[in-house]
Amino acid sequence: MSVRVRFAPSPTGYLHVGNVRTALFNWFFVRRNGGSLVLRIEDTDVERSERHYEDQLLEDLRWLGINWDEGVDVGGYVGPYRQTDRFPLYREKVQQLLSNGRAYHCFCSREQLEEDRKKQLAEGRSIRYVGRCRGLDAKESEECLKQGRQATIRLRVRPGTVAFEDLVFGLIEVDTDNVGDFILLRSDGSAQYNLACVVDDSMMGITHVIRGEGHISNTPRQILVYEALGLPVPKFAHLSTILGPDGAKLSKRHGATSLAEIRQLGYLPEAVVNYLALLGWAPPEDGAEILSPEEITSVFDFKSVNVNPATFDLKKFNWVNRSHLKECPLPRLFNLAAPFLERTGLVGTSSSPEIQSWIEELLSVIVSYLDRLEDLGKETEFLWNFDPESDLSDSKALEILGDSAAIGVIRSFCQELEKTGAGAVSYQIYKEAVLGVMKSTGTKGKGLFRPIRLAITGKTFGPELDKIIPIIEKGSQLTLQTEIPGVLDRVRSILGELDLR
RNA sequence: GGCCCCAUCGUCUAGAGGCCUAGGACGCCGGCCUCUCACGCCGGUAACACGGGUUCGAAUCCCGUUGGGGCUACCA
Repeated sequence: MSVRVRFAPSPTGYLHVGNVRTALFNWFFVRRNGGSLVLRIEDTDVERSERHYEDQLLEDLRWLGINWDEGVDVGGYVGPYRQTDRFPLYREKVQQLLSNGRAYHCFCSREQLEEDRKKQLAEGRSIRYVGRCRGLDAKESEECLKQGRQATIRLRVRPGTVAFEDLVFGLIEVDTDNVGDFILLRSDGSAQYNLACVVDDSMMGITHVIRGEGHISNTPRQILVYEALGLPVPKFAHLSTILGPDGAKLSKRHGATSLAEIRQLGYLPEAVVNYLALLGWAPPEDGAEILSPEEITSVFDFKSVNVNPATFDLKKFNWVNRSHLKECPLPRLFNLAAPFLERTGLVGTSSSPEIQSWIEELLSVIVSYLDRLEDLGKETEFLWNFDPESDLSDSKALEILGDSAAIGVIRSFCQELEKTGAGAVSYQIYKEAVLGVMKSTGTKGKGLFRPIRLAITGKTFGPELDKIIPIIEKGSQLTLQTEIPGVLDRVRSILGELDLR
């Protein structure tokens, strides 16, 4: 029998790191073993479910590169794939349970149930339905129903134990004494999660249920429903919870935890896939940790999935992202970087081929400085934010200017450049100018290069000057959204500002 | 309260009774490179939660304690 798995999110919010990992592990497993991935929308919580969350969810999954074979948008032969469209199916199954005596109507009020719970808690016993309506015979139920009394339908839980072999957690066994007759159908006729889940998984032919650890305790309940319905029980694999740095379950207050936010910050999809895979799964035999989705898929196995809750570590996530950024081909990097460069005002929404190749050159120089694309702002600041007045007020800049020779170096550098005829500053001209400054001022090393860097970029940090100069010069000749001054103009403005002081 | 699950460096993990003087990765610290901040390279720091067993031998098996998490809902 071929493998069938499903990812079944609720459209009650944005796709979260925890859900993403669940989706990913389903995807790894099914692509490794062959078979189909079904995307089902669990929107039975009508109050909290919203359509735009569903749209965003699909969009996020596609961005990650997860592809599914059947689902709410692509269809399939075991649909519908949205639970609110499946209510008749659930009622049908409950009818079956009712008629074979495995389920019964319950007329207990919420108040009564609440009281039962309080009492059980006080007596230190398991909190579970007391079974008040369990003994009602068909006639009595009929009678109550006729009176128009609100009723839920509960599963008649059998005595004994329920056991299953979890692919990750191993053998789990529970005494049904601790379960109690739980609700299958609510009084408004809608299906409770455990019922809907079982009916869907079984009708959709799911062979492996891969989901979050939180569902471990639900699994015995669901197995009981499979049994009552006479359906085969699938295999289960539960994934540990992802925690925030404070040890609490990862949530919004830990920062960017939704995929939407992560995208905004400029993480690559393959980096998200890679890092999340490393949370709870280890590559075989101490292998490399930077892996492409394909590489992960080709070796993925639940045997190497860990049971411990994993803490999301931003530093390592950044390292993974940086590693993938460095491998990213320039044309693709250009496309990814474009929106982030737009934010700086340097370039507009569309770029000419000249501008594109200029940006690609820029990217090739600064890519290894980036943890994420958002850092492009700071790393390209020397281009779009050249402002002698404020640049020279920076404390590090003042420190450099504190050296008595610094201003002389800048002045001399300017003169050397002007000697060449005030044209474009090529790498060659720059080199010769530096040599000239060395000779005339007798400075070298720090005392030489730090003032020059300051004069050209206005900044005290940045990539190697050799690499930056051609970029600045080329950029000054392009029609950018924010025009940038060439090297000589920059040096002159810095000098002008210095003279004012 | 009851039930279930979990417990190795700060973090992710390797580890299925002797290969463990506990390995790798990120981080951190130090060095090298260097005009700077980074990148890169090299080196270092750092863990079996605790207490009992079992065994010739335990990170590994069993029990308990402690600490986390989950379920116990007419949420999913």
